[in-house]
Amino acid sequence: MLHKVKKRNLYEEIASQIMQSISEGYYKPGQQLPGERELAAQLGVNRGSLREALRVLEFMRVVEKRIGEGVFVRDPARESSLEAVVFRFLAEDGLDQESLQGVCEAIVTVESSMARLAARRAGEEDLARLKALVRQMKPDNDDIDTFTNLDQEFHLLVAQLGKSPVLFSVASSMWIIMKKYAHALHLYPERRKKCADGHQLIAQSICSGNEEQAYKEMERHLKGAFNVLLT
Amino acid sequence: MLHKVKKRNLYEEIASQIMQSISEGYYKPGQQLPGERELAAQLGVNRGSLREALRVLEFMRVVEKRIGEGVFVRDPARESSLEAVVFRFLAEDGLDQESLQGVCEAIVTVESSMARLAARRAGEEDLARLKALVRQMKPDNDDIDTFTNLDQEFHLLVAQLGKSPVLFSVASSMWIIMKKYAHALHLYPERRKKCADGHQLIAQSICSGNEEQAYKEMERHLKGAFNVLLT
DNA sequence: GCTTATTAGTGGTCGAACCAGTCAACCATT
DNA sequence: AATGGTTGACTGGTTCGACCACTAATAAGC
Repeated sequence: MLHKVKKRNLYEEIASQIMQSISEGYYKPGQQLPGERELAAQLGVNRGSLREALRVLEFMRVVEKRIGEGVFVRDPARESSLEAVVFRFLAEDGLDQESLQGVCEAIVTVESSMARLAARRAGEEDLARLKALVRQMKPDNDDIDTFTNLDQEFHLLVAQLGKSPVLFSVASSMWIIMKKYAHALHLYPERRKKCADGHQLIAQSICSGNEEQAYKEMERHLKGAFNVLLT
Repeated sequence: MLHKVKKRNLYEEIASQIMQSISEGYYKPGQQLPGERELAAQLGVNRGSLREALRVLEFMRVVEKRIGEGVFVRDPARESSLEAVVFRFLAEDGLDQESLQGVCEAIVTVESSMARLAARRAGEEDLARLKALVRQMKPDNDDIDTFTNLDQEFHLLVAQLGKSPVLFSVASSMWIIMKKYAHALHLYPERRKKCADGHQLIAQSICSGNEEQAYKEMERHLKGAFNVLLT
């Protein structure tokens, strides 16, 4: 199984370094960063590349630019955006246990809510797609990667059927991260079986329009799965 | 009450325009945008400024850059990030009714979940802060802006007490948007009274550690408030 | 002492050049 | 005809150097 070669952009490297410097405490909240010219020199890159990095960091609310004054560090705990977590994950090629736990918790919360919404809002066509996807899962025959992909597809579909674009975007971001860890969840056949059974129950709840049951089943399903990951 | 003059950066204007062109259907998902040089010329801006805009749009997953190929539009419904909604709001100085409804729904979902988590996890010190904040609200005396600020502070504090940084960042982004509309929620004294009462009940539930009650109270409180907004 | 210029530093913008990856057209070999 | 290599014209990526606009601290003038 070959993976696409990933090429790190310069701006990504820069943003990642600055972010890391902040989380290491080298730059503290409220503190001013060196000027763009000097910072670029320190990093050995051009100012334009640095500016792209700072622009994205500003967008993540990790940093605040004040024209005529400088660039200042914001409080990461209170201000930084959801995408900052995703970025940190993608840049550092993984997350620490604590952050991962936070992501899992978020998924449980959002995905369960989406299952409930899906039970309320999914139409006939939606339900047909859901059923088809559930039937497609073959816990005994599928290899791990195929199974993992179908698993993720299922959850994204449920999130989609909730028909709440804002919450869907949150779920979507979270699954981007989980993709990395999902493989480990399905190593053993009995886990795959359990997973497929869970999907079955969730799909049934959604199809029957039982909102609270859909919520509970999804919550149980995900908590069970993530327990494996967080030990 | 004076508001800060906001100066739009060039990159913001560019990103906003491109985003709008996409949502208007001028550029469709999968389609390739003009090259950076030409696009910059069309917009009458420097390539560097355009690149900052494109970088942020890429980060929002609104657009995909493929080196050596070009810039391509992604499917906004399926891919764009939560921050894209926030950006659209900030750039266009408001949201359409449908998007606003989505934001309200997301807040109800996340904030209710956070209230439940807060009931589970808040410590003594946290509860003291919560109580103090509730006591500070004077629905009869406060002017609208003061009351609105305290309202927002209360909800952000609840979100914080849930002690889930990932979900907090979501709530935080949503409240950035709601700040614009919150004023309208508190125009009438009876609404302010009702709002303050709601906070009282929520705080009590959290303090007593009653998770489900905290969830339900928060849900009821927010749904009631947003109903006013969505008619 | 207060106000007003000055000034140095900041981010914001610009323009031009070159590097590096991609693709399509073409050509030579097989 | 099919393959594989070469070329050239695109694409985004990066660099350099200059100037503008804004801000805050300082010096000059009253």
